[in-house]
Amino acid sequence: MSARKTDPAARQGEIVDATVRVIARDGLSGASLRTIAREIGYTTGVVMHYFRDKEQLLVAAAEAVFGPFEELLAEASRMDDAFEGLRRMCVLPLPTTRAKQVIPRIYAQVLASAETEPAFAEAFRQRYGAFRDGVQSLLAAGQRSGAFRADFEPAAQCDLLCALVDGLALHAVSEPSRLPPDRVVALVTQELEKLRA
Amino acid sequence: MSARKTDPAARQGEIVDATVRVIARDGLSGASLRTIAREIGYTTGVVMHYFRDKEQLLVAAAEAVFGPFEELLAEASRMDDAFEGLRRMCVLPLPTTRAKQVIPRIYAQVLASAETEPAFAEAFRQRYGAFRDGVQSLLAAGQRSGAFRADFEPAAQCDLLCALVDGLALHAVSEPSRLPPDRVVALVTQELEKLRA
Amino acid sequence: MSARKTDPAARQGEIVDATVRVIARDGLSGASLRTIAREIGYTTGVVMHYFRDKEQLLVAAAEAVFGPFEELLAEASRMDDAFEGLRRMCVLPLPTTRAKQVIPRIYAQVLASAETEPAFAEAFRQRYGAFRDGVQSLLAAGQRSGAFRADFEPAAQCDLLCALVDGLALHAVSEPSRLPPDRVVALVTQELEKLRA
Amino acid sequence: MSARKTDPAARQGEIVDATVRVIARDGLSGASLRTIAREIGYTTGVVMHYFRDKEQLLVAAAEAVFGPFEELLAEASRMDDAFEGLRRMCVLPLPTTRAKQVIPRIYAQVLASAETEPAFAEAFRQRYGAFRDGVQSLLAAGQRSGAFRADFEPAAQCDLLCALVDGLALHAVSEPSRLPPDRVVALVTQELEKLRA
DNA sequence: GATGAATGAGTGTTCATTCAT
DNA sequence: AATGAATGAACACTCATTCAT
Repeated sequence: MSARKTDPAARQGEIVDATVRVIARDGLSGASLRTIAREIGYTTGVVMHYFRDKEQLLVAAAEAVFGPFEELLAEASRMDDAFEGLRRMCVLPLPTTRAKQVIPRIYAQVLASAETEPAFAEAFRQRYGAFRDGVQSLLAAGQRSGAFRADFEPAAQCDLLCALVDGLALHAVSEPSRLPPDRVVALVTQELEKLRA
Repeated sequence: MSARKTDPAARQGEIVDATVRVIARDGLSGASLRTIAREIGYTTGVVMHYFRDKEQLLVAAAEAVFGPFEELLAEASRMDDAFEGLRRMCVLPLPTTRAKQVIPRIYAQVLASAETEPAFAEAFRQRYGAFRDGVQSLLAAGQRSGAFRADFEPAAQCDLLCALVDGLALHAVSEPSRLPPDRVVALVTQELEKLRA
Repeated sequence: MSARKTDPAARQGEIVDATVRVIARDGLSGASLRTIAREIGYTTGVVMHYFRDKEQLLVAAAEAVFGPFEELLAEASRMDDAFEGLRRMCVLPLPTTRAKQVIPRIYAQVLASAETEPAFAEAFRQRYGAFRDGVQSLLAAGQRSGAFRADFEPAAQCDLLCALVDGLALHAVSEPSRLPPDRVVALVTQELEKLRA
Repeated sequence: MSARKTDPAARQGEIVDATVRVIARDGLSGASLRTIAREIGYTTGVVMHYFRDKEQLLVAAAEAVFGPFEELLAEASRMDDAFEGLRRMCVLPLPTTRAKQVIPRIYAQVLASAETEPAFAEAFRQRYGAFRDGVQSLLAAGQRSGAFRADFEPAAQCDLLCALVDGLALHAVSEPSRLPPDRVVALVTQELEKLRA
């Protein structure tokens, strides 16, 4: 029906992408195998052919969401400007462009599904934990290099920062008119400035 | 057990309470009419008799969640200590005690499903909007009375505060071991202290 | 669609009967909830309304099959003629009439499904065990009353008898032309005669 | 592991063996093409390549089950001791050793599904018919040679014997604790002794 | 000849909802 | 007013089978 790609990894990626897209659009509860399959023009059998379980598929989707963060984290730790590196990561999950709306949306679903989809939530938590460690290291390194003020504790500040960014992302998704992209970025940047030395 | 309270409003409230309890316990996706009905010993027919739709029931539940916030807001505007009033409201959604876990849990569900359940989301947005206006007024009043510093804009600070608290509440629900009640309250209080004059 | 009976027990019985009929006709693997529901003109939801599980339904069906045996067993122990009582029970499972074909057919399914439908098989085994105990008592009582020869052990003879009758029933189902009702009854009766004093 | 044996007949036999093994282990309903294919490390496509249908595969499996019986029958007709030859054949389907459990188990499945799988049933009936003719000839020859008593009709006795052995085999599979190998063999032998001259 | 991707009908089960009583 | 029987669509998942490669 659609183009016959024979590379199984590509097809697998295609399904994961569709899953992420559907979760972002219809919520986790709306992400049935049928909906996901229809999204790429196949039947549910195809999805089950590439993923043993729905659980496995959701785990793959959770991991896929973190790809950009991990790239950016690696990039940031190589940068000289600790502040700019941190800023980019904080802006990433914000719904600044239509395409990026996926991240905060799926993120909200994951947070809320901790009880109901344990494997999904756990995969997400692990990746998020690793990412948060990276942010914390970034803060500590910035303090040592003199880029950030010394009067905050990296661990606490990291938690505050993550909570703030996630909260803003959620609100911006549910009330885009009150929190347009520019405003959200401005708010976050303003908070980050307070950390500057 | 069934034919006791014949007051329809009371019965309605009973159902809403059960709904809130079930959502907090099993998540929104686990809150089927059957589960809710069983929670109070009735059948699904009873629930449908008092609420046209499941949608209507969810809207009622969403509104019920805001009850404590609105009480606290009214109380806070009567208080002399603007800081303490604000602090109490910020702490409310946090999972501070075992009994209070209902509020942040259902809150997380509501936040996450705002996009996917339109009527639910609208009810939520309206109530939240009113609540946020109250917080903003509180901040402005605190600035005028000299309780808060004058170098922040109430509207922006209100958005930051709400986002921070919501983000922390979500994280605390999904990772209780990393964010135990004491720590969450300490983090929020520490941020609030920065606003003090 | 069909007549609206409001007695829930009657409806439950109706479903069990249909289940037994379908298993006899299509085998256990052909007895899907849909097929069973269609047999009585309802949807699968109805079946699930009266039986929590398919397992529960199968257990009920297994028990229903033993109804006639238990009646006959009670009757036989009240009879004077031990031989005739035993004969009737041995003939019951044989496919002598079109209507009675149900018993050996469902029986074969149960025997073969021991591994695959444990609850079904277990329910059947228990009932069969009780029934076999009755047959054994009948043999022992017949020996004491002088109706049967004294040179056989009741337990062993009971097992042989049950195996023989079940084996004949199975063969008669799969090869009706080789083993017409008359012949099967004659074979069994001839074996029983050997037990006579 | 895959491209070893290219001899099509060998591959076919390998698949049939796997099928018999799976049916014995998981029952006929558990014998999906996927399970069978996985048993020998292939995919379902391979199985379908060597057998037009699943039906064809089952027919081949049913026929394979009769292999040992036919060997034993040929051997028995060459033996001097008619009694011993008969006894060996009657014991074969009984679950006497752990390794031999395959035969009675698959045998039970075949018997039970005779009605529900037409082609399977037909293959089974034909082979069983030929086998039963052999047993009957054995009985008649034994009578002529004076090994067996002369006061039974070979045809009727053959049917009784087959039914008894099949019934015991089924019961032994479904209730191994009540009918351990020793006991089953003893029961059958005891019945056979009655035929001795 | 041999493979595994893809299909579509099927499984048991849950769901919100309707409706006669 | 209140019930629970009934519906039909949806769910995740399995199945035998087809077909392009």
